[in-house]
Amino acid sequence: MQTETICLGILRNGPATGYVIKSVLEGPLNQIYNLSFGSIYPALSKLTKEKYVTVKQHAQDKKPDKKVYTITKKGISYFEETLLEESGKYVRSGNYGDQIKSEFAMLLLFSKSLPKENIKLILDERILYVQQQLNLITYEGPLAKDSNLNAIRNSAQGQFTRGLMAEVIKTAINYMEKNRKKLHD
Amino acid sequence: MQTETICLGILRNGPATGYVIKSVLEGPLNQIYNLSFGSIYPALSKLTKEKYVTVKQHAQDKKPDKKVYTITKKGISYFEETLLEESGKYVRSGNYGDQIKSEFAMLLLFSKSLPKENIKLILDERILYVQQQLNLITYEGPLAKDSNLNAIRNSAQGQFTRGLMAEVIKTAINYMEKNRKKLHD
DNA sequence: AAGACATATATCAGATTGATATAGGGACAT
DNA sequence: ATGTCCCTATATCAATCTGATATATGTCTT
Repeated sequence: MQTETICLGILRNGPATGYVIKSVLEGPLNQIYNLSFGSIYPALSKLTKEKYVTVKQHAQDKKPDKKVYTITKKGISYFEETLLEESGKYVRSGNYGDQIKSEFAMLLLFSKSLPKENIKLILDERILYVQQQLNLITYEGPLAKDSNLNAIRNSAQGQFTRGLMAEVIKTAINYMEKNRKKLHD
Repeated sequence: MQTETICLGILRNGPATGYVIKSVLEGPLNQIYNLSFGSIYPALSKLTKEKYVTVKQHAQDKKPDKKVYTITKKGISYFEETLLEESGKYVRSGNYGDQIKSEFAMLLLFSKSLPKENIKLILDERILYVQQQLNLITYEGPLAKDSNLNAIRNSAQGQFTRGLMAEVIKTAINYMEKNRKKLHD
């Protein structure tokens, strides 16, 4: 999925800055997709040139300038067309998460070359880390500032997607706890 | 994880060509990591220069030349050191699969902008596709040629990792079947 | 006999990351 | 008080990676 499409999809839920778009991709909807500023900012510039979004510069008293982007009607049409056209190809990529680079799974696969005490430590850390991620995804408390993230999180689509991720993560934790002995006993 | 490390890890299980390394990353151990030829071939050249691997060119009668790479003792030491040094950072990246780019999850998240019939079709296709991936991972039949892939697949580490992926995929299928109505009814 | 597919290596434009730079504010410790 | 660290906020860039394409030949199917 193009960076431009992701940005438009997030802006569909309300105006946002590049910084906020990045934070949406790291908050409770985390574990799905990530983008660096190095691709978000150029994408927003391109979208502005093509009139799919408009910008308003907010010169803030004591903070750096904010550039708040808003999706245009043209942008909404373009977004909906693109999503429909490309939907087929997003289905066949990855099992539950595309473009897979699971360094952790590779580490497990290569763990024969690691001392057993280290394997134990690694699994302990991993289970803790994954549990934290689960908490992030299932967090239902207030989110403050960006209505954008709230809208995405509380929509039926957001609930479904978060539920899917949460179930998958729980399964992973249970599996690791039950079967870890096979790797280090 | 560096491409060089991945290559060394696969070569630890026996000599292989670049083509075979690519196929290992696409076979029954699929869904964990992937690399393009554009990064595998340069990595193998670099490893050769640094004497972590040796090459033997097999001029084949009627096929293009094969370059069979074998890991050296220096390569094994380097691999084990790297794995140990970097293991900590591989733990904290992604929930079950790092560097996440789940185009499918993004599509679900944005599916409010899609006609309901399309959402139904997408979920049908997705469930079918994911089921195929599950079959690939759980496949226990013969693999022919490359002992390399066999060795990885049948090791305790391979069994653990494949089991983890399989459980996670089954959970995803069940979840989608049970909850899909929330997206299109 | 044409077309699809598998083996096998290689290159490259375009896209992405991760680090770094810049800049001010607030929180907390020493 | 002064240092350190984190948050908001935009931006750039070298190094890396992908996806497409090129080249070459064999086999299997229709």
